[in-house]
Amino acid sequence: MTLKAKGRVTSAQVARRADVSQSAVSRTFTPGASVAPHTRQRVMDAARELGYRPNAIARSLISGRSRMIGLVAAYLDNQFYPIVLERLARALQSRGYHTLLFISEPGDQDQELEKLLAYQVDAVVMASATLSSALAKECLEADIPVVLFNRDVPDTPASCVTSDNLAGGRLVADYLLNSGHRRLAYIAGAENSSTNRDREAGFIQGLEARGISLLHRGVGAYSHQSAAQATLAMMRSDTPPDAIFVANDHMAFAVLDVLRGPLGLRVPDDISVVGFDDVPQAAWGAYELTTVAQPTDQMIEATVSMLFNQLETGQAESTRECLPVRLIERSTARIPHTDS
Amino acid sequence: MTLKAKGRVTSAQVARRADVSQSAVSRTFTPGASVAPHTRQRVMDAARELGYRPNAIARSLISGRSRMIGLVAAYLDNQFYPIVLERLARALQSRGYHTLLFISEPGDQDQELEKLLAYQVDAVVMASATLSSALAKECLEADIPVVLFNRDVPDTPASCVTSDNLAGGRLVADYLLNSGHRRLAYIAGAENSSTNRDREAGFIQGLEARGISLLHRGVGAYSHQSAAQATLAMMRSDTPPDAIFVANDHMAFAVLDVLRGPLGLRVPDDISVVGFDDVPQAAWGAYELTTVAQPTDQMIEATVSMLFNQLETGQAESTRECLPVRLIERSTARIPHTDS
DNA sequence: CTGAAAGCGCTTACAG
DNA sequence: CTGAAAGCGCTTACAG
Repeated sequence: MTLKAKGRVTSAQVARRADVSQSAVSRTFTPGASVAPHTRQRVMDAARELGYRPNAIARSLISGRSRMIGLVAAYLDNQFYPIVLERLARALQSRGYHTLLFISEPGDQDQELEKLLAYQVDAVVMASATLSSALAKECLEADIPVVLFNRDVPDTPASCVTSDNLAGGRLVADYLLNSGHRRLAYIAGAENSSTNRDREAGFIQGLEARGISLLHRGVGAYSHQSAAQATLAMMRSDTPPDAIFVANDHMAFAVLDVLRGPLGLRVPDDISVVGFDDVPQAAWGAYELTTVAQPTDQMIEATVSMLFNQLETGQAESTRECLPVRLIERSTARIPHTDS
Repeated sequence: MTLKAKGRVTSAQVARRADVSQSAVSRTFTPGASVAPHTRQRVMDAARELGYRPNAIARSLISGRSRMIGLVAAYLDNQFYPIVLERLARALQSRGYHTLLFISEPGDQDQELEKLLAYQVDAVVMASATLSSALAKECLEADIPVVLFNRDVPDTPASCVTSDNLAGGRLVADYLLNSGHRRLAYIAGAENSSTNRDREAGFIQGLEARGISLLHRGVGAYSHQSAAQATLAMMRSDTPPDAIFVANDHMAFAVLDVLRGPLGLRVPDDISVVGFDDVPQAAWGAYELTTVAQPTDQMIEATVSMLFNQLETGQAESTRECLPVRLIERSTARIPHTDS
């Protein structure tokens, strides 16, 4: 039987009904606080009867901890991010935290982020976006940990969790070179992203180490459509490449579609394609994409433990973690002969 | 020049520095409140100097409105949802609201949802999940609007926004029948979901209206893997179907992969496949999936306007909206001759 | 173990 | 237009 109080029911109302003090009610709902079993029982009964739910907002105000983590995301059309979002939110939930989501727009990053911070989030995770170093500094001074997920900004005061994009790029260069490709192309992601910067740098380094230089460079800006156009453009040039390294899987799918469809090429017989991320779709039959796998779960784990470590120590000092990647051989790139 | 106060800076501190009352500071940050230009200027200056940011938590507590919307989601591996998530969150943001995200687990829906409600969200959107009608009732009594997105629970006290899944199912039946198919199969989504229920019912109705009955029924439970297995099973039966209606695109991709890969069939020459949702990937070259398009943007608009309408009137009465769907002809289903 | 009291950082009547 | 004051619903020392 539930007595319906109009509007929110408060701890004071529960206290009255249970004939105890408001403090006793509060303690009953505070794990670890000392309440006599008998008192606790009375409170629980009264709470159930009234449909009481502690007000987390009030708790946050007094305790100074909201148990909310601000999560800034974007690019949700790239399957990599929804999966990160889901797993990260789940990990946070299991520890009693909630995720305040913010979708970042290309421009006004900082300004909107300010609003998010107004909610007194205990920490911030930036996935696929960055914040000005001014804002980052502000957060750290307020002891709000900030971790950049899958971004590595050289001189940011924030923490970073990335995979080894540089090594990944090199891996691809070696792989493609080992299977005899010499006319190599790169389709870049967003020019200002650290992922693109590092993947490209690694690829170029790997090429140069073998005395090869890049034949083509297109810009896909992490967009499906732009990647398709860039592919078309380079394939129609006088010197089409015989292998393309694409900055992420999401664009690689577009590249494959263009190659096999309008261009009527066979992959990998006519041309090899390698992506980056290893999103679930990469393993699907229609693509079977050879790609560099990011250790998504490890990255999430690192993020979470970094976050809680800082939350617990109360010190928001920035650290950085760079996890290893590995190449997943599937069917879109020629397989090197093992001539050792 | 910013004077760094340790910890959070409050309106009282700003007031002191600007030599005005704390109320004046509050008014300066309250749109529409009356403050003399001169006062406002002094406050703004002091605020900037101290790095003041109004505490949204405190504001929520006193105003009784958190400007947070609880969003319950799941199935983020199905591209339909990340896109809904992104657009919905964006729409909310543009109106000054924030999204408190909750990833629902198969079991404990209600229990975890309680925690979300403790945050005093102003409204709740349930995408790909439902809540007990008890909890829904509780929300409505507390005047917290609840809208079920893409779910239609018959006797729920919550509002529903769906597309016309029933009509969609019928559309597919007619389309497939019109192109001469007679050996029809259905691959179901989650058995307890309203989307599956209605899509299937519509399909069966459409079939029966023409005197045809379903040949095969498999269950994919909205999972890529299960859909693949279900397809394999029915194709290996003594009476394989010549057309498959799949409850959503996400599973249809798996069906196509199995058909074309391991089974070596040509689509649509050997067999037709139709999906539901029209996620972006459906239009990609590797699939070119014939499917029923849900009016995603309209559904989001309906959700948002329903929400804000209820928020403004302060009345959380449940309404329901069912938007029209349309069949998108692409390349995975035989095209009917227009014999009129 | 328990209660009275202070206080978290705001908004909002209420006078002036 | 402005300030003093009450109060949102809690947590948390502080006594007892």
